Amino acid sequence: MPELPEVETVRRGLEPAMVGARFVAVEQRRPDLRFPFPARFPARLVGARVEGLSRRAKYLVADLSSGESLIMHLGMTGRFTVAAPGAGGAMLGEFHHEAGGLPAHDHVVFSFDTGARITYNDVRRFGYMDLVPTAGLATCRHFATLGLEPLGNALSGEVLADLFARRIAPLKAALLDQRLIAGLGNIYVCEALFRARLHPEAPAGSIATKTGRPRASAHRLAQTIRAVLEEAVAAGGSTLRDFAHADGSLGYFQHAFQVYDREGEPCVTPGCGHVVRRIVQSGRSTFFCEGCQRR
DNA sequence: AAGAACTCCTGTTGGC
DNA sequence: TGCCAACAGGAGTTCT
Repeated sequence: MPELPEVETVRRGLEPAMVGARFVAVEQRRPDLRFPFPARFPARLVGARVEGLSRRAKYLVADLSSGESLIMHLGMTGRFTVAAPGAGGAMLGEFHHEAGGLPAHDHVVFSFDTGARITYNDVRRFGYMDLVPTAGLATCRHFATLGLEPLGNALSGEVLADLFARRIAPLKAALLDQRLIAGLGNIYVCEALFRARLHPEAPAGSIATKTGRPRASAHRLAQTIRAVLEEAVAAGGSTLRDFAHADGSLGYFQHAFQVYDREGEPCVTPGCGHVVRRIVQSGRSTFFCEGCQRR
């Protein structure tokens, strides 16, 4: 589900309910998600106050008064729902119940001293949570290998050309590699490549000269990555199947897709005349226009 | 050592 | 209608 814009949208939805609040109960309903929960997970949270909620790439990070930070990754289907103080039991949209009466795939419930409750639901369980010392965040195993933030000031044509120089992997794969740029996923890579008029199968190194100097395409790509992410954040992310904000509302950037999930539809470029194609690159769908996107 | 394939898990969809 | 393969917003691990 969530790429950078969706995670940022979730962060903004959780912030008012979490920051300043103290955990009074944590219900952990299974021993693991993608990975085991950290040892004594509920006990290490209860009593701690949330000092701040930030985002790094596709991760949410809650800094706690205990000196630890709660790292949360949503995987493909992770989803948070906030029940405001006094909202009682049932939350909007919880229609699927297991025999035991608990909503299906609700794996973690945070309760706060404010009365707010936050529920983590994850059908496929590719998400995970961990606790690490706040002082060691940058070098923890989740963050140590992450590349640069695409919305930070660091992303430029020069930096991108430098990162991609001499790489023969396709542009699509290089952009998905979180060790280079951290936060892009399948949707926004497809959209950024279309806007930059670059072929997804072109070697990543082709946006740089042999000496590593950026070509014009490197500047275009850096600019379109930033633009597509900023627009998607402003739109509250994209809702394809089940992404929803913490308050249950939906993103609407999917209406702005120019190629993603539009196989067979006419290219949006006036006079182009091609249709959007779907190919598979390293097991994942790529959508692009052969007329507009050149190697 | 880079790059691609395989893997985790459940649910939905589209073709026959 | 049923059945089954393909696919889904991610990324760590394992191969070549």
